Amino acid sequence: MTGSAREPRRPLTRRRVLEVAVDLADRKGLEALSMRKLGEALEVEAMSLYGHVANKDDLLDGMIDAVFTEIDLPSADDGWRAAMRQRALSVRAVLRRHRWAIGLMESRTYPGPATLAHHDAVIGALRAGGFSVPQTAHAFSVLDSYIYGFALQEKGLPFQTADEAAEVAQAMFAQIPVDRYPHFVELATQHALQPGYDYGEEFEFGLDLILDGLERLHRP
Amino acid sequence: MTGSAREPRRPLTRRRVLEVAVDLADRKGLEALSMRKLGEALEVEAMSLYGHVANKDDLLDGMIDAVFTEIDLPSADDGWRAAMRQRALSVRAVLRRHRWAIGLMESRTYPGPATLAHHDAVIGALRAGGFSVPQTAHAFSVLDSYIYGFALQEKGLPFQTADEAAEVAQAMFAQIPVDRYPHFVELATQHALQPGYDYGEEFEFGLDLILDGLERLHRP
DNA sequence: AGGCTCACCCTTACGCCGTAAGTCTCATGG
DNA sequence: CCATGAGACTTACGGCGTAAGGGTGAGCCT
Repeated sequence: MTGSAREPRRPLTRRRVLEVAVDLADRKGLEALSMRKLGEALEVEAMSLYGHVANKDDLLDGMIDAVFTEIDLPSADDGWRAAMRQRALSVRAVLRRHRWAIGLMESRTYPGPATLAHHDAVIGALRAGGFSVPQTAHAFSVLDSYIYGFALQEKGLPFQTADEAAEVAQAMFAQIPVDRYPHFVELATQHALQPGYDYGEEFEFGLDLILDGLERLHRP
Repeated sequence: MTGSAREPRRPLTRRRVLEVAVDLADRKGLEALSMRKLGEALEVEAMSLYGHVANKDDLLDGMIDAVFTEIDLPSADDGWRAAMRQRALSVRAVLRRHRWAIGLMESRTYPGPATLAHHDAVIGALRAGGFSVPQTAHAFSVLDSYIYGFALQEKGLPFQTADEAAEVAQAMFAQIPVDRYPHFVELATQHALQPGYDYGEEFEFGLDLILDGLERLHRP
């Protein structure tokens, strides 16, 4: 009964556990990621996972660091501005692929190696671009706040496509006293709900506004 | 045994449930807020709460809206820039009081009345300041992304005071290969860990940078 | 006064969760 | 050939959100 011709079952490793966990979160959402479900996905009992992660928090920390691995490291070769722009777009692309990640960064506080390497490369590109240490701190703070904040906003939207947006808006307008929020309604109907509008495109506007500001700070 | 001279026990209302829930989350953290614990704090069984909130998600939605109630609504009387600056500071102050809230905005998608009123006032102040509808959308997006992103960053810090920061830094440097992250270490030791440094002060730098950018967009 | 209704609150129970503690299995090396 | 040890499995505990149903007392109608 035991040693029959089962498929040999690849051995569990921390790496494989993290990979499957990320995939599961991508497909089913973070709230569907329990130790038992993850075990099931790996064809293993939940408790076996504890040989490779200390506990669920450790699992989540590992997942975040795995996500950071996917972000392109900025290089200062084409100047700080190009480097910052490219890495901002890369962060955003990655956070779009892994929508659950932004919600986790809130609570996971101790950075893993990929996270540290990322931060180091960003700071390095700014320093190489001629930013002083305090200026670098400023720049790093605005940029990261903006990038993560935008991802947070985008995640909060109850829709992804324009069609969904229209549906949701209709449902909302049906429920709320429309004339109490005239400006909100104006913005929604005259702009956000127009065909072709995509909130995602706001990202680059804000990004360039901030980069312009940093440019002025840097070379006034 | 039943009808003895108990203190009369104020009746449960949705309002009171939300108040106590917010207070509990403030004091013990969001993960300590369960229906049972909340019931205990209200001297009531958990199931009794369901007369006043539909389920836990509804409770969380209500808590978020309660938080928005505390934010000062911007008025356009002193110009859009002053209005945006003051409301940004107010949002930040409120999110500092209720650190759990920022982590919730990620997933709560349907805005309550206070949230809508807030958004409406912000949009109204920008429109009154002369921003076109698309410009208003841009401005709203950058500002909110930045404000919430900054709060997220701040929440992610594993320390609050400078002393704690030094402790945490020491613990971290002891664990990681310091020479692999030279720029990160430089920024930390030469700047962030200096006495008197407070990450919170970075907020206004970024805020003013963005407001400057919006001013240029608006009156080029 | 007696009985009805209805609003609240309570009790019980179910299936899920993270994980502590202990057990089984089997490839390996002496 | 057996001892060892790693790695997976089993069992169990307390806590979670909440479905279903039971009590109880205030207010109203006859």
